[in-house]
Amino acid sequence: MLKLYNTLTKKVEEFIPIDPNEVKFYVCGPTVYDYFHIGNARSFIMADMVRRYLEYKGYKVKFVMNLTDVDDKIIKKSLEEKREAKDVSTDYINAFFEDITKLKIKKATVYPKATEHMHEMIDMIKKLVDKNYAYNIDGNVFYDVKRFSEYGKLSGKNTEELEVGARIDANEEKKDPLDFALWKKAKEGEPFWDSPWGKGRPGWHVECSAMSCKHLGETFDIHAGGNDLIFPHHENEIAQSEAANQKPFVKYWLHFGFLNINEEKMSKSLGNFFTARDVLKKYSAEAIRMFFAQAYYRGPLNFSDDLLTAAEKGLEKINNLVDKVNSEIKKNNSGIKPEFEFNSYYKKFEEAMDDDFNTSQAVAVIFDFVKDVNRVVAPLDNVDVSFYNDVKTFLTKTAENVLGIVDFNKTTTGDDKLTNDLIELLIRLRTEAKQNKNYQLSDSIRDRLKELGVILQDSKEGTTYKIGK
RNA sequence: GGCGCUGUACCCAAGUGGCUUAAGGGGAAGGUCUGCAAAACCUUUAUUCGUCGGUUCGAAUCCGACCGGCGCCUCCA
Repeated sequence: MLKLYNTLTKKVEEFIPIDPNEVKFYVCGPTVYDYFHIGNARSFIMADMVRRYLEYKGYKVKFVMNLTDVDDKIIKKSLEEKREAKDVSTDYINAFFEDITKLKIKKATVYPKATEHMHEMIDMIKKLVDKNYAYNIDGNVFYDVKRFSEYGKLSGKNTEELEVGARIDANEEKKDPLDFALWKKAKEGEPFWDSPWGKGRPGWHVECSAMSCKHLGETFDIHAGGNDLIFPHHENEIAQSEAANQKPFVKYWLHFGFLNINEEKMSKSLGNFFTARDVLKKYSAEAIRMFFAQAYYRGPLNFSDDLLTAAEKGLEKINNLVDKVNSEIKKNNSGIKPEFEFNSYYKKFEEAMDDDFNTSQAVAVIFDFVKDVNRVVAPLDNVDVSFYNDVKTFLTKTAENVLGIVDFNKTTTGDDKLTNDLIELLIRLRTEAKQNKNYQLSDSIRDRLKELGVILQDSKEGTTYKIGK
């Protein structure tokens, strides 16, 4: 039984999809005005793990992630760079797909773009205006927060206290400082679309309401995003969708904790961020995912090189077994098949993930599994290939398909045959040198190869190699 | 000021009333293997869970007070 923490009720609840045949899952995607940073990546990756686990459980998942391609920041960048907003967003959409592919994030079912849903957004705003939830002032349309009595139910804020709060910017045009823009009148030189209220563009919040409604329906199962979206973004989405459709908007709200640097939130505005693509230059997708998986998705997490390196080192332990399994399967030996309770590891893995996606616990189960496999195999000379097939199946289903921290197809040997053969030749020469007790030569071969990134590993069965980064 | 999260070993981090004499990873120490080394593998590493009280047969886990860290309340994953 899968349980998850619902921000709306502030409780851990049993997950029961509205339609038992298909889970409808929406995640707030990027505003494409820049590369996304490793903190954004945390949300994308954790949402990906949730989605993959739902699939592991046998659910069909319709996974929707929006691309915000009309926005103040995009316009600003396009003015700075003196080119079309469209070109800016197209470039960063392409970059976004490059990065998530490298991070081994599964593709969404749909990536709706704001610019391709003008009609739906205008329709929704019309509905809100008709129902008196919105008002038009000289081409700017605002949502009338006072009209929606449940405003604040997600974030636990009440409207009176919000108004007391000093930091709300009082827009001279709005009836109430809490009201937010549904349609913004176009200024000179800005991209615009025609609407019943004149030329302009939609506000950010209405985008997610309109697009999720189109692709997932008026009520759907899971809506996820970073903690900072709870207010006002998700609160506003609820206000819009529920007022327009007169139906509950989302059943389960999932929010991800921040990635911090020196105990401080990583963010574009603070300037203390690393882009995902820069981090990927130094660490593998598996290491990055491992780092995130080792912490609970809702809590804060500190980012540093040391912590990434620690995750990477831990991963090596699992990868050593992956390499061994791959080579044993290639050898296809028959022999003893050791007793091993695979089922108990599946069960423990599922218990961990069922408990509000306790990936940290799930990773611990993987480590225990690896340790126990090594222990069982250590004293045996001849292990049957069927055992390694079972090991591979377990790791594929859990570590590879759900967590994405392992890749059985990643080769640690040379990509092409010539490289392979040349290294094998050097290994043979070194072995001969060793047999002749010419250790000076054998060590020199080992050291020179290491300088080239080829690491030799001696063992009872002979010397193997792997190509480091 | 309001709302929410959080304080567990040298570091990261699960656990939230008895199944735990507190998972897992990194680091450190010892061992097996080795010509040496590396890698690999094995073993060890918190009588204690921010502090002080309370509830209970029993608490890291519940309650209260206090101390500290963070986030949201403005665009932000």
